[in-house]
Amino acid sequence: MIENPDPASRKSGETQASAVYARLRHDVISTAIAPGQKLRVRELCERYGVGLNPVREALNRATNDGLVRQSDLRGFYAAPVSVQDLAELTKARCLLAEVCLRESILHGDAAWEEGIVVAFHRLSRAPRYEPDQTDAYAINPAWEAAHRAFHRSLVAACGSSWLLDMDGHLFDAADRYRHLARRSALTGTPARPDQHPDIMQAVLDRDVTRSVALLQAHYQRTAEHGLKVLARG
Amino acid sequence: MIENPDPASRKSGETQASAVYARLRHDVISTAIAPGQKLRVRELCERYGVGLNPVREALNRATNDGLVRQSDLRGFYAAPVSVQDLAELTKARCLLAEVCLRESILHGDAAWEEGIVVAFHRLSRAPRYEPDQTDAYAINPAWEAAHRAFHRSLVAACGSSWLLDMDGHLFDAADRYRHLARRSALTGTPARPDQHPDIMQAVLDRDVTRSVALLQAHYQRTAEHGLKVLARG
DNA sequence: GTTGATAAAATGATGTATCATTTGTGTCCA
DNA sequence: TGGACACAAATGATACATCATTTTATCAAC
Repeated sequence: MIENPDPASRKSGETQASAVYARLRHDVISTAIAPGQKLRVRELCERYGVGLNPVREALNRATNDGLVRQSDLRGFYAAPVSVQDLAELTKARCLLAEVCLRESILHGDAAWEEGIVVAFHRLSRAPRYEPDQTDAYAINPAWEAAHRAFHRSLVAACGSSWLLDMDGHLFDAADRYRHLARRSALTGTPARPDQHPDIMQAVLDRDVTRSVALLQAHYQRTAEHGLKVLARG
Repeated sequence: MIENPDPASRKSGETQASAVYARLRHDVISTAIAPGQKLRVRELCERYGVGLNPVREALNRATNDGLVRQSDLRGFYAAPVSVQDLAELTKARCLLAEVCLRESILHGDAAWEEGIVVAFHRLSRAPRYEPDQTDAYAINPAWEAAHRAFHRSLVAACGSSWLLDMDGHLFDAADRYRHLARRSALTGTPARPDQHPDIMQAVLDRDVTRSVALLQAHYQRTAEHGLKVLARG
């Protein structure tokens, strides 16, 4: 499975290790690198077109945000997925949403509201998928980014960057399950109604109970989608 | 400030990078390495008695759990502290405690209860400080570990290892503030009553409201202690 | 065929050398 | 005095070589 051919294109001021880290994160989250897959350092060197050290640094960084696991003297591998893990992840997201959203609604000011509106607008504008020659339903990075930004905007006023960071990590982990499900079920899944508008409305109405309920339902739906795939895999 | 003289003593099966990572974490949390301090790779090499690569790996790992920050091409430094950060950290801890403790009490079984009792017993047995020639109030690693274990035992049954991991990270960050305060106020602080017994009792009574209130008060007290030091520093 | 020992290959971990960038220092000139 | 520039030193980042450990292949014995 050799992908990502282009070697070491990075912005100036950015280090190779950082560039590889970003690409590695993306590849793991998008499941271009399969869960549980062994990550041989020398393979990744070829893949990303850099030397041993940058790859190693990137792997070490990725270890601590749960996307990559490491075993001393036995190297690295992409974090495995499981029904159990998905359940625990969803639980964490739902419980965290409960407090983050509540606090955010409680303390959010006008700027916060406007941030949500703007984020939602961008999300609406971005095409869900990107037209592509090889794959009719290629991931659209712009939509992915907008999606992440929208969810973050909801809890942005919770008053703790620690909570925001944690929420971000959970989002990434969940996103991986979403991509996994998407990969296994390209066809046959009827397009489901977009839950984001309702969520936004409830939040802007400052209805804590309803907001939390809708957001948790949103998380649950993603989880169930992933569960189906894991169950038959 | 040269400390930690002994070079590279590590368990077999453990890699040098892992050993350095553990010691680095400890040094940052215990504030043996001051917040905001520049972390020159070559200095750390001497300090820990290992080569460049293991130190670099350790630094990269430490980056992602918030103890060490990194700026491309400008190296690493210990995470800074601030009143703002302490406030946000405390808020995160209190809110997370709210859900974790509630869930833990809701789903905890007999084994969970026993785990708490055992952890508390060990905490009670461990001397708060270690008698030492140089420093009358040297940190006792056994107490520190028991303290961490006790707090973890409370929320152990929350049903999500993601939540437990996050809680652990927050604990470490808060622990650093505690050590910081302790360092600046060795004398003159009257010994305050230990809040742990009450917390345990409330949890074992399965009194969610009281448990959460007590635990949050516990966090607040630690925070206030830290605030005083930050205010005059 | 299975098991267990052995050897060969692959891979991870680390030390050393080198390159690139930043940071510090001093000089010149307004 | 103070700022801009040039240069030197320090430091971070990376490549490469080498060592240690694990994994895989091989083969003999049962």
